[in-house]
Amino acid sequence: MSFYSDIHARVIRAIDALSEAGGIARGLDLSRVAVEPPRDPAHGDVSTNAAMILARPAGQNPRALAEALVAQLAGDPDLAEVSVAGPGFINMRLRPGYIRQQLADLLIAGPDYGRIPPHDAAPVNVEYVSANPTGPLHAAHARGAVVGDVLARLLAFAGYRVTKEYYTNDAGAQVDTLARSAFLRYREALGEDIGEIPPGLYPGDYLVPVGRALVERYGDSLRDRDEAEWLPLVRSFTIDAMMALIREDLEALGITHDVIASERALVESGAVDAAYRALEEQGLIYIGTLDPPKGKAPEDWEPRPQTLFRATRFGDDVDRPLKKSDGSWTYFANDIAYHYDKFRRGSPVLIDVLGADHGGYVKRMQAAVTAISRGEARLDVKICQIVRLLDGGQPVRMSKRAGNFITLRDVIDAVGKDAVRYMMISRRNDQTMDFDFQQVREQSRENPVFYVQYAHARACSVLRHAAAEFPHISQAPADLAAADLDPLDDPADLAMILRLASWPRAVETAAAAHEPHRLAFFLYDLASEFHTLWNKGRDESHLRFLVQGEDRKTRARLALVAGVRSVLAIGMGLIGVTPVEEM
RNA sequence: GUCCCCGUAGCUCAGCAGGAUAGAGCAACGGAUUCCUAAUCCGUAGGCCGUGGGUUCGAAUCCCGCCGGGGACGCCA
Repeated sequence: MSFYSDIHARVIRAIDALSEAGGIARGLDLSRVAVEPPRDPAHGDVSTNAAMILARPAGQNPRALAEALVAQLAGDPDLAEVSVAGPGFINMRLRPGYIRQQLADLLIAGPDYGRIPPHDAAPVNVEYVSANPTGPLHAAHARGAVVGDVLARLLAFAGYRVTKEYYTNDAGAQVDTLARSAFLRYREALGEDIGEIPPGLYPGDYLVPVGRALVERYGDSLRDRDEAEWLPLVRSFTIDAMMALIREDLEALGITHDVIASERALVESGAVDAAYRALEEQGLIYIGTLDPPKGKAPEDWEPRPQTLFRATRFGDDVDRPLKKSDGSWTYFANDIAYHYDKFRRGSPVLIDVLGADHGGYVKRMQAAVTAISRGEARLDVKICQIVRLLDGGQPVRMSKRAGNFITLRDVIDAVGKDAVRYMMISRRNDQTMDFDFQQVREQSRENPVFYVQYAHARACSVLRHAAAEFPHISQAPADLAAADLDPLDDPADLAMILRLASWPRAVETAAAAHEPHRLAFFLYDLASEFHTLWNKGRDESHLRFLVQGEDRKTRARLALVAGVRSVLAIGMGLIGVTPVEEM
């Protein structure tokens, strides 16, 4: 539990005491009372808006109410100073002993510091990557893959039940094209000269081994059969091969999913028909004709009556077709069934991590989820904006020649898994991002991956030196936690501990907001503060971590370094970046 | 034409459920290396938070209009 929650509880108690004493009305809504870090640390260690929130319902002046609350809080032995500021903020300064206790607590918690035990919040399903199984992942998939994965890890750490899911679009026309492309490679593997790959088929080299594998599996038995006969076989075989490829790429990024869902299986199970009926029962299906889209005017547009879902009733701009002109389901219809399936498997909170090109898809899918779950499920869509690939500030040339794209594997090979993961999570998802190969390889503060890893390595370095020079000082967390921490009395020390102690709050708020990028910023700030503290020891010897002949002091300062190392490692673990011990 | 996202320091970005004098990094300028990794750190300078209204005790944050950039727009997935 975060010390903010602890102080929050004390503030609530103070409010209760005040209402007991008749100072304010009972039963006021306290849900918006917050205990937070003040904007400016000079104001104090923690701050609450309680008086400002309660002033209006209590019919009192915020500052007067604040004064009354201060009187209640003043007796708290852990609070060194409580004061009213500005429009009615209550600022509190914590006693050093209370702050040091936070360090002891976090050392004892070890790798679980900030972890929230499983609670009864609604289970969450995070769907991410879900690339079409028509080839290896390319660079553009990296962002969504990392955002989804870190979000899932974060939610699990924050006590939510999480399912990590990948939706395989193995039912559409694309996979038929894939099968035909693979069949061509199969004939090639049988010795035929296939010449140029015809336009419309996938030309990528990655299908060559699939062709050979098809020969191993089927010999030449497929060659002279009708397409209707070989297509299902080749399609299924090739999809499996592509998914194996994709899984390898993801594993290279440290990503695994709990569920790989299949669109084809879903359709064949009749789930789409069931979803359709569920909407129909609610009177949300009708036959109608849509207006042509303005501005873009497709040449082949002709008005046609269609089977439509009343998405407009749930906030969408137009009603959406569920059936194609040939009577088969649209992709949207299948996707409704898929989201319904996720909901029925037990996740009322659905998160889709999608690329920027899916922005126009959000409203209709949210409408569908709300409709089909009768308001019980909620869909949050994280749209990941474009990543521009640069090298030394210059755009990386992507050849127009089909099949020649930068793969995810290329990127990992160039800069490493850690850099890819950190960079992809270091921006808000809805902000476009530059990914510069040169910057990410740099070993300087400009490269946040390096900067954070360096802080961890530095902390490890101190602990290594300490083990050699102070062999009699145990570095076991329990021993460091039990040490006399009073020598940590410099404002910089206490500020460092408060930074560490705000980690649980960072986890909690980032998880609640579904914003994993905050972890990257937290780690960067933490690393920065540690580098600063380190360098302070150069000017002021009493701030050095290892002090010969002063075991008591050294032990306390080692506890601080161990705390920094621990929190850095936990955070890097969630992001999926290796906490390197030496650089 | 409609919808979505973005617009904060010269550049790249934070700003957590509206709150107290708006924060980092880079670039610029000036400093710190007998000592735990100077791959780091310290200091200076730099902003009518795109713009015009509105909501209220209070707006970078919420609402509306406009401007600029990006993305999407039956029967593709």
